[in-house]
Amino acid sequence: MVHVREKHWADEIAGAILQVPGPHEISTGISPSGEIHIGNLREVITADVVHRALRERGAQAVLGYVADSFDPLRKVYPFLDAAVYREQIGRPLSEIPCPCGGHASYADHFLEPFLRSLERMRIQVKVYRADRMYKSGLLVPQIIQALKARDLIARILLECTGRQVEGDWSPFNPICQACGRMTETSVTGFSESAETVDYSCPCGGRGIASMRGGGKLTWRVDWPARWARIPVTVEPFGKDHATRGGSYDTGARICREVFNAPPPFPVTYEWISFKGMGDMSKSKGNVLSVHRMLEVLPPEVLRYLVVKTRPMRSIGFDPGLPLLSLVDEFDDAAAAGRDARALQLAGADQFTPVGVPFKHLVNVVQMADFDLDQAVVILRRNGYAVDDPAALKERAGYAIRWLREFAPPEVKFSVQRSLPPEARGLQPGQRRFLALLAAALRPEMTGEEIHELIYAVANEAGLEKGTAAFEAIYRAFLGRTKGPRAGWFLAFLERGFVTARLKEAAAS
RNA sequence: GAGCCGUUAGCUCAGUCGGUAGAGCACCUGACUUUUAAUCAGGGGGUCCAGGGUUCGAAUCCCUGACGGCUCACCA
Repeated sequence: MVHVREKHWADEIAGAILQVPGPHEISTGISPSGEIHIGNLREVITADVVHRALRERGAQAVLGYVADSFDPLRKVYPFLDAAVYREQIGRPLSEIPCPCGGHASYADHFLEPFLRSLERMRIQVKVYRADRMYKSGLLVPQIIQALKARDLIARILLECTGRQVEGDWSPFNPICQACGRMTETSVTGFSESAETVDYSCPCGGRGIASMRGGGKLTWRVDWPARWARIPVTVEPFGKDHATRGGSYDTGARICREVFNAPPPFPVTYEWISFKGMGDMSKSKGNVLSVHRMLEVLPPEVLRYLVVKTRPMRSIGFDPGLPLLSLVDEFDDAAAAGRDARALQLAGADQFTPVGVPFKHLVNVVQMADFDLDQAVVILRRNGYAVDDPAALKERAGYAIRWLREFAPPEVKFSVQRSLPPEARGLQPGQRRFLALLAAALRPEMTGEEIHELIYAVANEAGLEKGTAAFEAIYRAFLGRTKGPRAGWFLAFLERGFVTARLKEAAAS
């Protein structure tokens, strides 16, 4: 049964957005305070998919990505050198040193690999760097409006969140010129015409900060200021912002009442949780970076993971064995024409099918001892056409990296170069079986034929069950008792080597 | 305390405008003495969380409740 009119969530959202005339700007924003991870990716993919759906309907729409590079460093994260970064707390990410020394700033260190990942995922974004937005003076009008409306903003925060801000609170946080921090300063006055803010700092510093890069709006005001300035009409955000009294709630009121602009259409999404490790969190350090994920998963499959699930449902992600199923599910769905819209939005048309199940490829690369040319030879010898060797090698690369990074031990094996110790001391029946098998093997036999041969020979050797025969084979080649399907496994290996090893094990 | 999401086959989830309930995986059977997550064909499997309401008719709309997950300090 084929659903002719499949209604994907992206189309529903696009339909709702188009109630308001365009042009539209979909905005996403992530703070580059740490490794940008697969959870953050949900935001960008969600935005991208909505963007595509809007464009398909002929709407004028832009996809923007705001890197919050002007955010202050909140604390010394577990992955940072405390000696270096303790004194950087409170300073903007764009102004503090790169952890590896190879980038222009701390912010760039985390931003650059992420932007490269976006390219690989074919997500094209207009990048805004918050520090440049401020330094260029883009937000000066909003800063002035916010400073003037200080009391109104305080009342909105009180009404929405029940929290009374302190007496010296200001929506603008100037950077102290003496210590470089923006987290401790107090605003003592401002000049609209000079576009400056007067401040004092507990470090003893006092001075005048420019509204062009001399400080930043506090988060709850910064966000709506961007909405009004850019202007933003659609914004996806995590569920933490979606609670009543959360930053979307207050932001929407501030946007309307202070900046006189309509707030964007909200798209809330749930977390991606990392199976067995709980939620990913930058500050806890248990993250799976997008970059690392793209080493073990083709970009389309990563997109598919997000696209097939409605935004407000949580995604449990397991990079172990279930990852293989995810890849093959994607393949299957593509082959069977299932889930057509999700596949399309995932970019399946760009995906080169290789005709070999990923689970199987994981075995093949191990049989080939990680030699990709050999893997192609093996596959061809066993009835796989491999029309596109380059695509196959690329896919095999994912399998190899997955084996290295995430594979559970039971799926790993390696063909031993010399007779493993585990192959000694086999029962007489097993040795007889191996010898008979060596004699009966013919070069032209296929995996299936060898498989059947194993049963026939096991019988002949007096082994009652197949298990003992299989065990003998695995001990002789892998040094363990289990392994990939034996007939096909032996067929994959070089035939002369197989018979030699069988004889050797039979004789020992 | 406030709010959000969920509850449909063993598991993960679809289910359009309200019209007798679907897919994938798993399971069972066979092809075939078929280990190991092989392939193909076929098959079984449901109190749609509960109660009430609207309706000729409810998984679907409305109300109440239960259970589970989560969020509410600038963490997506």
